[in-house]
Amino acid sequence: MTPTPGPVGAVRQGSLRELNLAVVLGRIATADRPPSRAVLATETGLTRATVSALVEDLITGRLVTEAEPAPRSGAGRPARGLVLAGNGPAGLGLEINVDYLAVCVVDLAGRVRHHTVHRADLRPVSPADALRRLVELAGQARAEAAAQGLTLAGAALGVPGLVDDAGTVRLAPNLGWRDVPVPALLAGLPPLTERVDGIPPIVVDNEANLSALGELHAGSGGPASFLHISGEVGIGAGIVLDGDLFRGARGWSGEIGHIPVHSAGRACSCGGRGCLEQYAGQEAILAAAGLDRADLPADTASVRLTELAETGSVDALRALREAGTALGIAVASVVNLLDLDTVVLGGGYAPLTPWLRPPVLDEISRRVLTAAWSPVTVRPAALGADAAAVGAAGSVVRRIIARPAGWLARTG
Amino acid sequence: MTPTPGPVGAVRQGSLRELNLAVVLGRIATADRPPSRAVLATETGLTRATVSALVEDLITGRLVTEAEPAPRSGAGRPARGLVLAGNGPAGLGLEINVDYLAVCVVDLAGRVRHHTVHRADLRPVSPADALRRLVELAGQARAEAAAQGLTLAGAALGVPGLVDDAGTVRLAPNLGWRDVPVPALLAGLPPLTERVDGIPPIVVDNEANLSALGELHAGSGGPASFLHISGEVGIGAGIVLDGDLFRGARGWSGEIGHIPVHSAGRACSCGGRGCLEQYAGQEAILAAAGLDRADLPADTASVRLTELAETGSVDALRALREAGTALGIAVASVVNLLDLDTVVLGGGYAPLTPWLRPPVLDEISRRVLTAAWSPVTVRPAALGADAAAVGAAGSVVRRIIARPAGWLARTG
DNA sequence: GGCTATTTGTTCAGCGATTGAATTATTTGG
DNA sequence: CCAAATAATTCAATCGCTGAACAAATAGCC
Repeated sequence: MTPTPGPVGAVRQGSLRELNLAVVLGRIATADRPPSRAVLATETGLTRATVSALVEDLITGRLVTEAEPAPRSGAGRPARGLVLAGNGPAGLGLEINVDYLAVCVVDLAGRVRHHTVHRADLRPVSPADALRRLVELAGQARAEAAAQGLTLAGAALGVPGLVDDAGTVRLAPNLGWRDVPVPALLAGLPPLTERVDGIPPIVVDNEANLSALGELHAGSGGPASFLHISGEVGIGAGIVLDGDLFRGARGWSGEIGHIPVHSAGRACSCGGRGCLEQYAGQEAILAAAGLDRADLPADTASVRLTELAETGSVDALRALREAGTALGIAVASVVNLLDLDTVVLGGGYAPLTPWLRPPVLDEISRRVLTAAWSPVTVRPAALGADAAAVGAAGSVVRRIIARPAGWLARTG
Repeated sequence: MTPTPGPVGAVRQGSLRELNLAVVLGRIATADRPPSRAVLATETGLTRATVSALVEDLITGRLVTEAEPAPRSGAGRPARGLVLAGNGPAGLGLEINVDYLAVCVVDLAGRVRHHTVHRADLRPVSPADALRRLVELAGQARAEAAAQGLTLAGAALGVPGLVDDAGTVRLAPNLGWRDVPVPALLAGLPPLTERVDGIPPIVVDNEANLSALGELHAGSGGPASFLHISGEVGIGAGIVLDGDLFRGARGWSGEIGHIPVHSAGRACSCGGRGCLEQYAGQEAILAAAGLDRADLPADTASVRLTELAETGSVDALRALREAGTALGIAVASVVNLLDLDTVVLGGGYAPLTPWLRPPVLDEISRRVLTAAWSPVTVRPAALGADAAAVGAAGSVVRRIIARPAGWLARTG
């Protein structure tokens, strides 16, 4: 992970253009229908003249294109709709997880233009070797992107663990990684993307954070606030506030798996007692449902559980209800604290939503003081298992849209 | 409470000036020693010429004055230090609580220039009457401020309850208020402050939020992230992220009192079980220490408790340890979720910090995964019981400093 | 004491980006 | 076919920042 761009300090004469380019591009990105220059002018308060000039820059920089079929009504010269370009910069998304590598390419508009998943047990593989394999896949993705007219402008990598500001994976328990300096390891390998001013070549971030960003990207586009919970072996959460990921003082926010739900309950590997993970983690649910994780491949666990629940297995239903209750207690804490109106169940939880939702809502309505006035929505994630990779690629795209000047300034 | 200013949309030609005025004034406000124009120029990246022009505007607008005794070293023309003016705009802070009304005036530099506390049991008093008394006190404060050369530019009111965007107190249980439209009630009374562009005449907000802001103001000034916990009859928290109060989707964040700490524990008035308030609220601590709240005036409760703890009362020490443990469990949840590095104990908790801190730190180090790498500081609040009123006044000052153009544009 | 180096703050012509009005382009409706 | 309406562009004017030159004020040195 990397420090966020941060609020603008002083506004120099030149920054003015940069800011307005970002404002106009941002409007085009979040609009639900292709806006015309005139609409952009009234929305932003800028003059039509200014908007025209800005849009021209964006078009020549391959960030925006004109969409001819613009819906009309009434008299007057027809507007030319503006949409994000499908042949400009794109983001490269990478993911290393316990049992697969994933690579994807997402264009400015958020469309997934390329996607590869390489299944393999990564636990016995050294970090250097895992990254080598990933770079190989990335090379193919880059060629594929070029064939589609896209330029990879930056990359982001999701890992299931804690990452510090320098991109070092401090701890990824399920992967067996500790203090892995990813940027240094990648430095010796072929570059993943073009060099673009203002876009770091590689950003390493927590998988749960990136999944939340992926969900944000998949949503309607406007600013949103929600809690995205990834239920895997561990339980991680990404907190999106007003359309931005909240990372905390050191980037280690969202460790919802170790929120205490039964303060004097089961001992947890973290040293605490009664952590959520002990009641709603994948292992706990499977054990309660009478399944042995060793019996089935890791990625089929939630599929199997869904089958059992659908056929009405008493054990499975009870296990899910208990897990949902524990989850609800933790979520109630979060909602009390942050006053969020949406909770997204992602990762392995997504297909289990029909069974998890009722007990979660139950606990929320019981424990959240303001629930009566402001209902909380609990819904499954829009993206599937590849949310982290898509979110990683999307984070690159977000960066370009937030500061298009860097891309426009590139030579060529 | 009111919607936060929000990020600038488009940057018009004129906004450029506004932004740079804010940048320069902000630097002056947060500097630890009076900066010179030259220092400001290098810090902000603006030219000395530009900074001079901006500073001139700020000085003629009575926001900044030159501090003659500027500390020097080396050769060269001596710099003239710039400090926030003590005779310009000021904020009016108001507080209505269960057993007192408070009014204070805070100037740009954060100094408290006037302070009145009016003790009275407010529970039997109607909201309209309470506000009438408050306006009377505010009138005196306004005269006092004028005598000191200050102009009241806006007011904020803290109440112990939930406030919606329109300033209506939806629920203040300990005050017995429900759906009280404060702005409408004040509309019939004499105005509290001058009318300044961009500053709402009255902002109503939760007491815990404002206390957190007060703490932020009392701190070193730089951006900070912390959790401020007000331990009163109820337990409220204010979350400060990067120097800004986090309010949540509807402004109802920080309801830490109803975080479940013992999921199947004591029933709470909110309908849940095992809420923090049941273990670390004022009533719970007093009861556990063998004190009856009815026996002593509300505001002396924590004083009495401190005495008992200092004399080594076994019951009191046990009560505080238990409360601290419960508090620690809740705080651990918050830190796991938000990765904050500082927890401030405010309100009634502040004097009890010596006894509460050990169990709180204990639970944090046990339950927070990242605690080993990133220690969490637990400290008492810098401000006392008047934190909310001071924070309220400070919130007005913050607003002026964040957007000085509004004040500068006023006629006169 | 006088000179130089050094740093601060101001003045002023120049420039870049936005502005606002006028102009051109393109369609609907009568 | 013409008038009304809306969209987009052109262009001189304007506003605020820039950069360099200049004036001001002090310390150190001979």
